[in-house]
Amino acid sequence: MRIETGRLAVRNMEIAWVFYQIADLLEFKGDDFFKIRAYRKAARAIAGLEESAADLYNSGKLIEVPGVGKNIMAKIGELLTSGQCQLHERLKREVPAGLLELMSLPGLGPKKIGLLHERLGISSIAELEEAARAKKIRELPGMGSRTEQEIIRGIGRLKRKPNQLPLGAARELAAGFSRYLKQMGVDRRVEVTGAIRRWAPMVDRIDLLVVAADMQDVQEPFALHPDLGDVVWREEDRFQLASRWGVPVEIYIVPESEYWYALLWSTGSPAHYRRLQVMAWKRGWRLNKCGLYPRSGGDAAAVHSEEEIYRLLELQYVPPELRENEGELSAAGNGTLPRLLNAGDIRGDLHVHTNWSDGMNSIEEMAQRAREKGYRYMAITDHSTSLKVARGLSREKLLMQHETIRQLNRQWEDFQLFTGIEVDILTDGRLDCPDEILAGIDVVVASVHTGFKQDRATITRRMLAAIENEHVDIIGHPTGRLLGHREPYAVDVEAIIEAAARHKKILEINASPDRLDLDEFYVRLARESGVLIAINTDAHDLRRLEEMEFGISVARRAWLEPGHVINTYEFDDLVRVLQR
DNA sequence: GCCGTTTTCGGCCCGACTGTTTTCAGTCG
Repeated sequence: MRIETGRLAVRNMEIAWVFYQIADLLEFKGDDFFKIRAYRKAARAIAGLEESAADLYNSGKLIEVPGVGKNIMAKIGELLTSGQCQLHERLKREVPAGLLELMSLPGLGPKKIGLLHERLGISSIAELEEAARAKKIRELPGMGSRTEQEIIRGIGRLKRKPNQLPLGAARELAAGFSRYLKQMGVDRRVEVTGAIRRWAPMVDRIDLLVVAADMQDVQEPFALHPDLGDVVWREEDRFQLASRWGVPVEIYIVPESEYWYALLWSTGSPAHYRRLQVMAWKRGWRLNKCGLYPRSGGDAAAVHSEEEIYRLLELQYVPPELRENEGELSAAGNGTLPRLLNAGDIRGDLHVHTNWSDGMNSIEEMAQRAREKGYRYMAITDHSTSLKVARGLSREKLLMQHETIRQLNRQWEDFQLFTGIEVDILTDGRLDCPDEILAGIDVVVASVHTGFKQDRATITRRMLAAIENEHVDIIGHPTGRLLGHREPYAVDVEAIIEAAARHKKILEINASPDRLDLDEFYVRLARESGVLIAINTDAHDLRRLEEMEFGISVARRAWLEPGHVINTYEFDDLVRVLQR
């Protein structure tokens, strides 16, 4: 059967989401480990596809995707035709709603939640909290007062966490809304603005600016969007809608003549904008979201870009990423804003995975894509032995891989692969690869993947030991945070930065929008301390090589110039830095 | 569930940590 791929087509992300949920539900039911893993693998594969799953299904190529077999293929077919999958629906019926939600609490897995449900009838977070506070949980086998305390603490953290979305998800949704508006016939200028336009790592609202004469033209199509709910409030020129993602969507409607002023205003940040208003006042203007007016009276200045507004105010143009009132307006007044790096400056990626460990694509495919992106070099850094979950490479396989890379390098004149490794910093601070092997590797990224709960002193000591190893080049995702999912491990980042400066080590900005690690604050500290940065995607498939832009945004928000970032360097200069 | 230069069945998955315990089950990455 041919699947129509129109406006209502099921998107790859939705298929992936269903498979992740099937995996969770099966896990909950204690189903076969390998089956569960197969669903997770399929979910990752679908999420990582560059083409629409529906198109691949139609052309019969879906079955060629690794991880997709006959069964998964049939379920994708079901989803594409009916929007549902029987197995998924059945599992949802069998597992009481609310139990999966409990899985988000640390320390609670299927077994314990099952026990809580069976013995205490708990099927929601509220019921769990009540039971914990009534000291009922400690009465169950295998659970004690510490479990109880941990549950109460976990629920507390969950409640304190405001509704926020990681930047990557927010950008995807916002882009979807823009496309949707255009598909719905709103053939107008639509701009994603607010915190997303400033590339803030977490956003609590999706802001869209639409040029339209009449608010009705815009509000009606949005009311039909499947992800959007009720109008939270509306004013003359804007309205806010609830979304199923927990963060509201706010839409501003402006006439064409006010577009640039509205864009400046809605981009914010509020603190930047207020400061800008004060500066405008001092220079004889009155600035608001409708225009820039001479204080002496008269019409708003007609402008055709944001740049023009800043120019009228005798300021350098301030890119959205810098508009956080962190001194950018003084710098813009003095003409001393940094020459921020941009995508065109990036010459390579120094941390990527392949199907030799837990990546989805071959070395050749990753290299080919890097070349298509115009990169000059890339380091293949698969996991080291001990990280079994990621199929870490044995010594022998690692050496084989490096031989393969050397062979591949012979075919290119304009591109070079570096041999590499993402070596685990073990719980005692040793590296998961002997020095004599590390010595022969071009790019050594050292990262923490275990012992996240160790205390601050221990983790810091581990990482310092890695920094002191002469063969280590880059410290990968230095704080281990997963935005919205996992807090950074307790590490003294200042001490890491100081040590990196002393030992001339590179710190990574991990560009994965799930991580953005180091964050911009520490990147600034690193820059102040003279520590060089590498912006790496840590890509596990071709698609995620495109996430470089998120890392670049962190660097820009931290005021970095190309000279601060080693993967903007020419090949020879980079080699010199790696060898120092 | 998927997969196959070990090919249609049998392998794929592992160690550390934690909180509860006297010998380990459950969770996590």
